[in-house]
Amino acid sequence: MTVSIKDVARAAGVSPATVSRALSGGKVSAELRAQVEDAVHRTGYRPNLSARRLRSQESQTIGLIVADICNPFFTAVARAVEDEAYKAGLRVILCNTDENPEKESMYLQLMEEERVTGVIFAPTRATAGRLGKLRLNYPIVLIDRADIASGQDAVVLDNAAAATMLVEHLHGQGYRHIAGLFGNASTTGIERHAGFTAAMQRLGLQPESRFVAPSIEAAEAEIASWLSHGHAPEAVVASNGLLLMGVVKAIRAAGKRIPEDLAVAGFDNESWTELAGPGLTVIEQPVAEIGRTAMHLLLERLETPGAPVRKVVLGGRCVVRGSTKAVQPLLA
Amino acid sequence: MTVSIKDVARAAGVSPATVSRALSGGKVSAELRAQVEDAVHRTGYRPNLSARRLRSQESQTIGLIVADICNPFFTAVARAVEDEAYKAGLRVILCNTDENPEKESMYLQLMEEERVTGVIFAPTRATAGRLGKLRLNYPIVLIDRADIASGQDAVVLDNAAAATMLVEHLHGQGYRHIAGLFGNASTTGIERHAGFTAAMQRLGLQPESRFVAPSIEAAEAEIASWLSHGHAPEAVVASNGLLLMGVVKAIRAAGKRIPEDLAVAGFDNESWTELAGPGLTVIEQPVAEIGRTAMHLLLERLETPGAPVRKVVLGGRCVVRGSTKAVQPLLA
DNA sequence: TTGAAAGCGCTAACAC
DNA sequence: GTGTTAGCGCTTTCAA
Repeated sequence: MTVSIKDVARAAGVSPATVSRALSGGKVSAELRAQVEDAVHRTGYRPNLSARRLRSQESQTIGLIVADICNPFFTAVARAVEDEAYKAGLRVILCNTDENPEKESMYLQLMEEERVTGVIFAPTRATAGRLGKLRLNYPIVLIDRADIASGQDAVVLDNAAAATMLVEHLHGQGYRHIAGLFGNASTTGIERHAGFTAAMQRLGLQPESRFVAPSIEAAEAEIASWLSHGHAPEAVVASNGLLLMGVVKAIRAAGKRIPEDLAVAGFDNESWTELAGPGLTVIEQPVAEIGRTAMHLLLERLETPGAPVRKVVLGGRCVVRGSTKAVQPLLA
Repeated sequence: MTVSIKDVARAAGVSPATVSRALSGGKVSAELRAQVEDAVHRTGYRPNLSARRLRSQESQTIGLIVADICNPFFTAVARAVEDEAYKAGLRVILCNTDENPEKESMYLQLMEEERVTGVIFAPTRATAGRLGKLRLNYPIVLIDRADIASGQDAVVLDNAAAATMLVEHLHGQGYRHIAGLFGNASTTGIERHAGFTAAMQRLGLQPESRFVAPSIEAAEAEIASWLSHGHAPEAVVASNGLLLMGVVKAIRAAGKRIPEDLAVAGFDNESWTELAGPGLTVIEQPVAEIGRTAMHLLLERLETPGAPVRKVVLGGRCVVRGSTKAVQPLLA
């Protein structure tokens, strides 16, 4: 039924090895190469990647495991990873964990069975911790989230510094009662919380923080509760794009205004943040750079397995928009 | 280095065949099964999927080829497809074409090399047309876009009816000068344009249409041009979520207001459409249903290769929001 | 039930 | 340069 390399060899009047060599750019005379190409065309031959991978013992494939590719942050990172992988002749298997540790385990195991050459991974806190014990048969580069001393290469944002930028900006605009909303599943939330808290204290302000599930709904419910109980702060900082959207939805649903009733700042410069309300003040992450760097770290790790573990920390940029406008003119 | 089924067999004191049977749920005595499981654990054995696929001649894998998974429409569809595939014990390889026919060809060929059992595909117009001639070694189910008589199973939205709903709603709100903005790469754009035009004519209105590349930027540039030349219509219909976002961005950038200066309606009920301006009136597609149906069509096609080609047409729902509010009170 | 042996389609070692 | 041969890791006859 299916046409194999033997069929092509027969059609071209050469040996299977010659076909293999011709197709993989090995040393073959121009004459035979032409015959092979012709035979490939005539027979409609398609190499069987499973056979090739089995025989050559290399999958030419990497795994990319993220929480949710639809999160624009991961989208952009994934895009950069794929571009770099493609240049290096590697295929990418994409996996979405939905921040679910069981799915993470499953995919980590699946990647072993696929015999991937390496994995780029944005783990939950639960998994990041036990990654060292897992003895996977491939190297991992962590992105976005990285436990202290996880023993893995990693590329992350300077989360504490970014949170500090947001707090200082809000403070500069005259806001004093500032609350923070953080995701409870990732180390990112922890780090941003730490930066937020430290910056608030440094400014002599009382930090107020909530950890919620990393979903629009969870953030929306939390803010709705603040608003309906009448104990909302003057400003809120959301630690990622999902939470930020939940915040905005809750404010709209309550019929309140940004920033008059509640100022808003957050992470991730997603395209809709420009369109919502008066525009949202956000931290823009160097997403493409994160993806590129992760891929490079992985390639270098593959070349030099014994090299010391490396962690690359990148800085964010604060994009100021209307959602943090000073409500009352400040006194000089 | 890597541990194979032979190593497990040796460790368990049985033959490789018994290990294989034990792992795939074949007939094995409880005693040996326990020994095998123990040996698997001790050796850290992971089955090699390439070898399994090669030997069994079935990949247990389907391909899902879409324009861009980050487009929320495809995101939701993909999610439903993956859920159904998972239930059926199938893996999903996801491919993004960016509406680029060359990438489509490449992925179509790659799917052959991966020996997938089937493919779910949202093709560009260019590729949809020549799909019949391609003689791929797997069945295809088309989603979202489907050429007349492409000879493939398909599940699509009733695009003409949906466009008609939008036109009639705008007309009912008092708008008369209505322009349409359509994607130029897919049959979807064509069908929505046809529905739009027919509905406008039926109402005795002059349809005005523009076809642009399916990107935020293209839509933004087009609308910006209308606005700056001062010949903007009263209302605009955008034929998908990307174009819709471009429209909103352009209106904001020009400092105009929705719907007072330009009313807006479009396709795809993405989460940001609720947040932008006064909320955007959109057609909501039954995204999960589309994905589920596509997967079912594919599974049935695999069971019954000779069955007649089927096309499932699903209806959309019009979600009315502030972007199409009647500006002046209508006379009775 | 279990084991021995063959072979999926391919590439790489070795001979010529 | 080219062909012959062996074997990657697995499943699946076929015997026992």
